[in-house]
Amino acid sequence: MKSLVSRCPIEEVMQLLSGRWPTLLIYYLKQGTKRFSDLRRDNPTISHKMLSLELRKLEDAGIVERTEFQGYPLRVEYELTPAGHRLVPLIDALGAWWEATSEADMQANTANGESAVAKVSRPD
Amino acid sequence: MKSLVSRCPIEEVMQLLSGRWPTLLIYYLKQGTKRFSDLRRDNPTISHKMLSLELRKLEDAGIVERTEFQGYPLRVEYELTPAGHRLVPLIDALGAWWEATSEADMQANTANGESAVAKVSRPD
DNA sequence: AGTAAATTACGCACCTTTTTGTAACCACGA
DNA sequence: TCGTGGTTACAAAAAGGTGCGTAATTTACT
Repeated sequence: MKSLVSRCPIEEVMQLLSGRWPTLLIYYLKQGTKRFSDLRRDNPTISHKMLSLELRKLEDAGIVERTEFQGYPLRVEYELTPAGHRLVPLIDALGAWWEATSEADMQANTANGESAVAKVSRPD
Repeated sequence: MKSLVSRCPIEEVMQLLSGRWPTLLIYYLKQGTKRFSDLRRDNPTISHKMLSLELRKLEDAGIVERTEFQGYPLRVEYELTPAGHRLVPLIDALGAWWEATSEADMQANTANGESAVAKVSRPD
């Protein structure tokens, strides 16, 4: 996010979305405003360090907005920006593509013994 | 790629597409059939290890088809499967979203001194 | 003729770099 | 002392790079 001045936009989005967490967080945030601890509850396997790192990355990219409420047990809320909301359907489309592809594979593999996909497949 | 039996499809696509190479390789392969050495020339910074690893991953996912031609020097060709071709516009859409988002950010930042995006931005 | 080198698409072993996890700490006030 | 959101230092794990070996045939020297 620093020395790479400007490359192909696809490379840049993928750098943002790569990894387990970004899309997951977007998924939960599209449900509405969430606090740090909400997001940890939503996804118990993320460490708090990762969560704050990933949230900051999304914030820097302008797809998540962070709002800090002064007060005793400090409260911070996260929500998708308009740009973030515009990203959601694109991610969903990828998920749908994957589902369709997997199903097609299944069908092809159950339909006939030698699938059309594996022509010169390596020996293994 | 092994113990995770079945999760959210979005997590699975992202696992496939995460990293620098998968989308780049898809980008070059959408131009047509390519050989291993072609792809290395297209992208000189990938090591042969990474290239073969990534190609195998895409092959296993059913979005790239590998064809081996016997003979010496052994020749191998790679091309997108129909599923792979169906994925291309989705990736392009992500790139377009990123471009649009970046431009909007620029405009917002040049238009008025205090951008609408940075409300409670941390001190840095 | 005979040997050597180059070619292609890798696999493997070793090593470095990057990413991620763990744990401890900070501030504040109920 | 607990809970909040976060940072830092250190350790572990994962990702990635380098270089060598392999195949069978052609070409390149000697």
